[in-house]
Amino acid sequence: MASDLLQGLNPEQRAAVTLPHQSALILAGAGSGKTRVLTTRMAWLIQTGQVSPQGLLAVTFTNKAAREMLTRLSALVPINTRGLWVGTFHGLCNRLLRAHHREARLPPLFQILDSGDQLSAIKRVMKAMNLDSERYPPKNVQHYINGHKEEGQRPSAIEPYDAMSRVLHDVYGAYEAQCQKEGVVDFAELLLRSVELLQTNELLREHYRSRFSFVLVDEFQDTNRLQYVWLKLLAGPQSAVFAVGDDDQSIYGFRGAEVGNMRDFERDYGLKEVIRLEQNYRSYGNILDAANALIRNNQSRMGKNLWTEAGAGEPIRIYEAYNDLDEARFVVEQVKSLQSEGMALTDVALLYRANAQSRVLEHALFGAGIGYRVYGGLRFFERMEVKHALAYLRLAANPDDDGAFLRVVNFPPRGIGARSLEILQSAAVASNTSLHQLAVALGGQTPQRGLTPSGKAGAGIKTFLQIIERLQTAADAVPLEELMVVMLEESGLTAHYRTEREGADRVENLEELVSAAAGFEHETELSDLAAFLSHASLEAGEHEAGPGDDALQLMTVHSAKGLEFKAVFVCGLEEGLFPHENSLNEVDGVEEERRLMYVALTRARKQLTLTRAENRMLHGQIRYGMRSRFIDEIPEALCKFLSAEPAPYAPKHTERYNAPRSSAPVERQPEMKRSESVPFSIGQSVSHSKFGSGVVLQYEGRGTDARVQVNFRDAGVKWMALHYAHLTAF
DNA sequence: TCAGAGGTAATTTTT
DNA sequence: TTACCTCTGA
Repeated sequence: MASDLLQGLNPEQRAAVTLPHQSALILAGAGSGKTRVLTTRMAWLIQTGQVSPQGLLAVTFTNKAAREMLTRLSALVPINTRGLWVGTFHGLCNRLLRAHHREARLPPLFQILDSGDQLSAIKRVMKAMNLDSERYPPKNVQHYINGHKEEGQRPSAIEPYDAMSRVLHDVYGAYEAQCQKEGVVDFAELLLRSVELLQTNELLREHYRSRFSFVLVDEFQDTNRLQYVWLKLLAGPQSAVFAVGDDDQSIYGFRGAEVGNMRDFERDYGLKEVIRLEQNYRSYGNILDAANALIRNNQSRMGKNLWTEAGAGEPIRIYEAYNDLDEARFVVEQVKSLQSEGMALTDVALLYRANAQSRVLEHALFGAGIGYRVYGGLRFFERMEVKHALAYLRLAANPDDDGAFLRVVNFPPRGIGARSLEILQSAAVASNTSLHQLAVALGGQTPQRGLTPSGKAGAGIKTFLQIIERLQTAADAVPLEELMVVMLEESGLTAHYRTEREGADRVENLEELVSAAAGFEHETELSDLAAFLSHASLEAGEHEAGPGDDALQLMTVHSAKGLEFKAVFVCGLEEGLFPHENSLNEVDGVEEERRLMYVALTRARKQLTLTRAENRMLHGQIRYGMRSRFIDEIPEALCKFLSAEPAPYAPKHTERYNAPRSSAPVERQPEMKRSESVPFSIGQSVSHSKFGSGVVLQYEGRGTDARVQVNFRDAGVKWMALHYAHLTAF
């Protein structure tokens, strides 16, 4: 019964799920049952016969979210989820381009470059153009290229305005040509190529538009310009777009996300109403009140207020540590006490702004024997040995992939030196062929160019070509799993790592690749190599797991988005760190940091603890930061300060800042230099008539030349001449 | 061809 | 401080 689906939904959720065939924006607050609404809506549409599964298109950002959607959907309605158009933007683009590779001017087995592959491809282009990578850092070039692709701009659409942009523009052009020649596409290209395909091919566009009568989008606030254009192309006038998002949780502006897409969507689709999901099923009241109060400080919002039927719960706990070591010590102590109360470590998370902060925390946890797991390391398909193995496979599928060719032509070593490769590369450029084509044409001889290349290199290349040939044959003849075994054997990768002193882990990962292939065949019922390679590029796998079982969760606030924990610690709440100092100079920077803080707070179900350190080791130097403004933005009535003695009468935060320290042992003393010419000490709180309050970081010079560096709460880090600046100590 | 030196930069990240 | 990259010398 379709009405069973609506059981237990609140009125807003129900309204969203049962909306008629019209476009709508659902503002879904943290913990408001967003995924439930999304999946129930799909099930509802199918069960009420408004759409067949084929007429649905649902897009997410991560594979994890897509998987979850499919699992939950198939639990609600008995349908075969295979073949459903539910996936990530990139995954769906890949599917589209595979189906129409000819129209998209791509080879049938085009390969997908991940960011690392893209960067090496860019380096290769720049080397061929003889560009100085000091003057033009490849990372910047990558940013330039991806930025323009996300704006939908090809090189032909860009007007260079100075020498620098001329160079960038030219590299972009050359990079595109190289990718096209090699039959590879990067992530942004998947989107852009799809958009162009749909723009130019009216027949195709109309086909999909009439097919997808219902389009659903998850995390709409994270879409970039190109993704929005893509959506508009696929969702025609006959389609209803159901966009779910939360502008207050937009934390990916730095990688191109446009919250503005939400307003544009309202306008472009002439939306009559916005449905707000504000009832929260995750946290206790105090936590929500804190989050609501914090986010009210942002100017640009669509507006939303979370509430709960649960009680107020515990107050927000705040600890002001003396330094980072003390902060870690405190956290460990608290985690232990939670543990003794019977809380499982998996239910506790330590969140921080920057990965570097994990080191001190890890050290303390290790010392205390508390198991933990850090998110954010290398993922399976990003490991070097796995990338090498994949390069062999890529060559079997598409031998013109020069990137893959160069990666493994001499790995394991076959005596092919840099010199031989340089000759080969320039000859390939001259004859406008791929390295593989050229090598085949030369029959294993290295081209003669001035110096005579050794016969060893020639023999090595011959061996290499034979390996590729055997893998090509195997790819057509044997199942995926067996192909892996053949590849590891033929390439000599396993043998190579076996001889290495520290190669045991790598051998293990290579063996894991065999099971990954087996699992892939089993789960997807796909046995073709191209599909597996796409999978490897589009889904790099889980983040590295630490010691398994019951482990404390350590991660950045960014990676915590979408997750929830019974107890959450947010560490490093200092000006300069959170909000990060770099954000102070960015447009919308502090507001995005505040949204990040909002995400952090709303991860907690029962207990929320905020910590800061008055000074911490950063870049090898002791840095002093003031208490984060975000702590001050939480109403004091909701807070309980654990560090200092609470003053008997309404204490000001500034007073508390200098309040007596906890008696915790202090392992590291800050330098407290004093000099007769500079009346300030490092770490001292000062105030400035224009910039407000801050902390002295360091000083130099004496007399009228004396300068001090101050970390201001609102203005960031500044150097100022003491002679002119009027600083007062307090 | 590889190991060690030296220089430099140092948010956040999915695909 | 540390991690990563490039360069150099054996």
